[in-house]
Amino acid sequence: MEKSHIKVCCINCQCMSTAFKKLLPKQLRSIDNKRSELKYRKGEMICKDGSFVSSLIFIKKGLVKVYLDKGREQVIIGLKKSGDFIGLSSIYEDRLLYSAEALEDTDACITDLRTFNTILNENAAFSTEIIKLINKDLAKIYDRMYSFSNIQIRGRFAELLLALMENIYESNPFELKLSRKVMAELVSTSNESISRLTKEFKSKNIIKVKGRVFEISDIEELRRLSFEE
Amino acid sequence: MEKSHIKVCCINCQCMSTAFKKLLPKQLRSIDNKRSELKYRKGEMICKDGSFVSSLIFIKKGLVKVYLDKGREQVIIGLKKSGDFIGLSSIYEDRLLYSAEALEDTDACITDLRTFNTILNENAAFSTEIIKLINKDLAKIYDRMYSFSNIQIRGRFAELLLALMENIYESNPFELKLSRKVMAELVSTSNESISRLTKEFKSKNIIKVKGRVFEISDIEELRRLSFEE
DNA sequence: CGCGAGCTTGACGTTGTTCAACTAGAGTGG
DNA sequence: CCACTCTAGTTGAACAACGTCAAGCTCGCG
Repeated sequence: MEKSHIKVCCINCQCMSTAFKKLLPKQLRSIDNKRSELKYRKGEMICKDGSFVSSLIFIKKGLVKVYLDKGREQVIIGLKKSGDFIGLSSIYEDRLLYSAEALEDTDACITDLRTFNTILNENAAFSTEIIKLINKDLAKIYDRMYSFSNIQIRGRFAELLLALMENIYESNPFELKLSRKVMAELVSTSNESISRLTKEFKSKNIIKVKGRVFEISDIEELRRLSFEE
Repeated sequence: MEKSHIKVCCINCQCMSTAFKKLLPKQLRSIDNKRSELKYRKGEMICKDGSFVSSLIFIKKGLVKVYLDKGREQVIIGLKKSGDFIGLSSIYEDRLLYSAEALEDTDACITDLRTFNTILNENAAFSTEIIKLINKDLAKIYDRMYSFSNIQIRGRFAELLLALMENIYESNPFELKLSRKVMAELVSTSNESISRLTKEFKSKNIIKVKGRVFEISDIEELRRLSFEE
């Protein structure tokens, strides 16, 4: 699994996190000094649940699945994409809470956690942004919790399709790069159920599917379904 | 719903959060100045999902259920007790993410959020502790997520009994002050299932139940069950 | 004594999983 | 270019786990 190292200085980084924009040039430089850039291939593991943490991962490009991995079936916590951090929940812990795996080819920045924490301690505006990001993760997981507990699979699948369109691919006919298995994990069900629901939604003219290209024809119906039950 | 106001100065508070111990006397005083102490009766609502946030709640004594409340059935996020904060996930948001209700008579400190945030900005050590607390919430909800997705109800019920013994009541024969309904919500099931499982566990000599007093006789078996499936 | 809320129990239905068989398509090697 | 294999996806049937409904019970309280 070769990982190429092509560094661009943080100062000129196109995809800088809003949090990093709060840093002084000096601070940004010290982050830059203790940083490496890695490329992950689709399917490659980025970090492993329970392993020791010494760095924080920032995604420049790509799509990553973040999941709990405790021996049994994986439970997906969420997807992360360009602009997101992986590992914020463990910045003061010694162990990582989850695993991450690239669902598409992914470019990431690995920053030294010690340096990161030092700067967190020096720069309150930065710290505020980091807290906001962590809280965003909390809000997302609460939403997920809610829909796992209260919404049946038909609704969760509808929700997933909307999220793929609106948040992940950000276009309407979109090319699905996830396997049925990953879709199933995302809504905590079996691949078979995903198949059946896809078929059902096609037959009801809610979606059109050609190969890996999905088109959502009836957004309103999907939205209705995603709230129901 | 009368709430009595009996203030003790923060400096002398017995149940001060570890985070507050990082404050300078001056900072603690300004928290103290903008603070009120309230008592909630069992069953009383403490705050409401979606309402505007202007304060942060700290629990001095009691037991509180924190839950998502979006019209449909409630989804419990977790229980909070002495030493816990409610509302940390919304310190930079305008709306609260969840509701809270007292499960037992509860004493709480309500601190002004503006003051809290000002101090958060001034005191990095404090900010670190707050991030740790938020991350603890994240870790808990991930655990919950995992068990909701991977563990069946028998296992989740076993887990609940262990948690009640170890974390909530911290004693072995313990007097259960939660209704079946709340227990059911805690593991996302129906009251009927709780009844049936209680009966089953009694008949298998895993627990003894006398009225509201539960005694766990076979901890190992419970632990085994809580991992299984 | 009687009322009512919370709890229990049984019968039944629904949802969604599991298993197994089958299909389609992509990649490989002759 | 064609067989061959392998994986991902689809489909159907059987089944298990739970929820729902309805009826009955219990116990505290007026």
